[in-house]
Amino acid sequence: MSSHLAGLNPQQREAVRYLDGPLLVLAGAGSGKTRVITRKIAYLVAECGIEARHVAAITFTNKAAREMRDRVAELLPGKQAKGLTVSTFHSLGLRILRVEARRLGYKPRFSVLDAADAQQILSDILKNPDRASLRQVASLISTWKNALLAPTEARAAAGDDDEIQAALAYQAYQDTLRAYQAVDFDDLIRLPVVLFREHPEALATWRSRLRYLLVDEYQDTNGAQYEILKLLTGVGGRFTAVGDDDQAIYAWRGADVENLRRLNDDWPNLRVIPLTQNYRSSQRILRAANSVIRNNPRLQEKNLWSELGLGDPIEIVRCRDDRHEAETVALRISAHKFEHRTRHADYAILYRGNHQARLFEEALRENRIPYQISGGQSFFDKAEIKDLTAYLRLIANPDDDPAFIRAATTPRRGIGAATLEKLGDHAGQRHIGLFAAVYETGFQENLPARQLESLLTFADFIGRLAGRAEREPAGRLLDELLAAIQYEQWLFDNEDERAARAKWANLREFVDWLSKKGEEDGKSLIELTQTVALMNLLEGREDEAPDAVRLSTLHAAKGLEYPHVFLVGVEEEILPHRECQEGNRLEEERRLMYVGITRARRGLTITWCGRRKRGGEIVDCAPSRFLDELDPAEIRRAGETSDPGQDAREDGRRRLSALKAMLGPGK
DNA sequence: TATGTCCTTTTTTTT
DNA sequence: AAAGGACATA
Repeated sequence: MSSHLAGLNPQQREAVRYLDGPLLVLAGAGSGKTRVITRKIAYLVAECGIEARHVAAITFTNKAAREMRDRVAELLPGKQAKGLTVSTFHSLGLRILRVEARRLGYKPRFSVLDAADAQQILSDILKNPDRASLRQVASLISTWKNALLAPTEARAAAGDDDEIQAALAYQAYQDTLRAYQAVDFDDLIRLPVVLFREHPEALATWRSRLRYLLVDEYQDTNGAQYEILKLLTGVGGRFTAVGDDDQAIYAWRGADVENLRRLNDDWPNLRVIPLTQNYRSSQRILRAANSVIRNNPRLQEKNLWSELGLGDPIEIVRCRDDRHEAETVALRISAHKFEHRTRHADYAILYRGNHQARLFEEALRENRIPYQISGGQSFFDKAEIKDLTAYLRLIANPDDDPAFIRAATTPRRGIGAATLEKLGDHAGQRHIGLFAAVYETGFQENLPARQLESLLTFADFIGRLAGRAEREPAGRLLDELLAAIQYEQWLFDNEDERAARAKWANLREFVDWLSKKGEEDGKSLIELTQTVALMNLLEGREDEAPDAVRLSTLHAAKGLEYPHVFLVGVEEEILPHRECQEGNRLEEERRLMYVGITRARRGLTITWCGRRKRGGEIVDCAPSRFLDELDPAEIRRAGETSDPGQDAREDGRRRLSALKAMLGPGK
């Protein structure tokens, strides 16, 4: 038998081998769906004579893409995997757009705006909107984009007055992006669809390039992503989609589980293979997960089963408050690690919202437990990195007004709000970018000499860099750039020493990485800048702390697994979230709980607090309703006894073992 | 007019 | 507990 089929169960093997038509693999949590995808890639390339460059695997996050690439590399040694595409829909979209930009009236050096830039633009359009309506309009626009509605179509479809206003804002927003030669995240999906619909020859090119598609986490695709899949694979349906409707947790971002059903409508010959054996979790964990998800209305009851042992009891721990919760988890990890000789990396702390991470960070630091946060603020969202990339974006694309504003005012160099407003007015009248407007005589005549000088100094500086950016080594230019703007000094002048140091170190790391890349690949600063726009999405740097407790949001933990999971803050208002108390949204929260539980292999500890600090105020908390849904036979409760002494004694024992762990025989 | 400071508000999840 | 906005200062 082929080595690429070895060790797979019959369903998995069937899923790998099936190539006669479109295939949907309905894979329960932990049933080895990623394994099916990686093996199938290897099988296609090594056994079916399909070149790797004709195969594309789509993952949900860039991190997942990186992991999948690594796994495939192990299965396909040497150059066999060369040219294989493993990326998110967004990265694939970006790659397509860079090549095809001109057909859509964009220049190839268009900028990619992050969410903050996009929101700023929208905020300018709406003229001082309150937070709520800004959010609402932004989310409406996103919904429309994901449903592939153009601004005019959105306006036609708009019902009430709010929606009409939002549709008008959508139009203005899209015009602005066009003027900036910029696209937002949603455009990375939407524009390729527009391209393929309007330019059949472009579609033909990409169809012949990407001949087989594998889509992971299919339940979380949105309408536009589905359309890309449809366009690229055509009536032949050369694809394998893998998904689990119980793990759909991105409806708020336009994902639609309905896409699972739609597959059958669009390809009547769709083959469906369910994977029901779980290879990850103990039976207790599986039963607990099932007992929760059972409360959602589902098409059909899934019968996930496992041959792994019964496993440790699941613990529910009541904590006094959020501080106590963090401390409890830290101590338990210490004690458990000491007792069972595990590694730090065997533990994960999962929570609903990013802000919950802070207290756990503190507690882990205090207890000298190494940790690593995944998700949360990415490297490229850090202010210092965004500052530098603003310069790079501007150098590559002078129409990028948001980049102009950020670069021109960071560090401060005598260009203030009033100057920028005048510049903006003029640029608006003449329909040109801020950078170009600086050099218009009509503008210069009406500006005091001092402000004009500041602007000219800045624009000339950028212009000079841009002129050299295509030829000179990136490293030297970057060093020069940072020295010229005196960024390091500015950091230390404006931040306290600790923060400044950290930021400067981040920036150095970024610059060194860019310089090295420029040298190795012989890329110019301009070319690198295009990669940086991509890197904004490809968030990962390679170095992951090898042995550290993982901290992650539930969303970011999807697809991952850990021997021991701490599911924290499982309270009403948090999980389910305050805004998601009923209907579809509550069901999605339940799936989130389900995802959390099924991340665990052997150990699962769930914590909740009697009260916690919420934005400065202390509020009382109630345990999540999902805790009541857990099968009581599988759980053990702690901290809820009537004898308060028992907790203290238990706590004492834990502290003692934690202490031993620290003093214990080295690390 | 540019900038720094103080004081307000705010919390979902991510590409 | 951080970020953005109003206000005071240079």
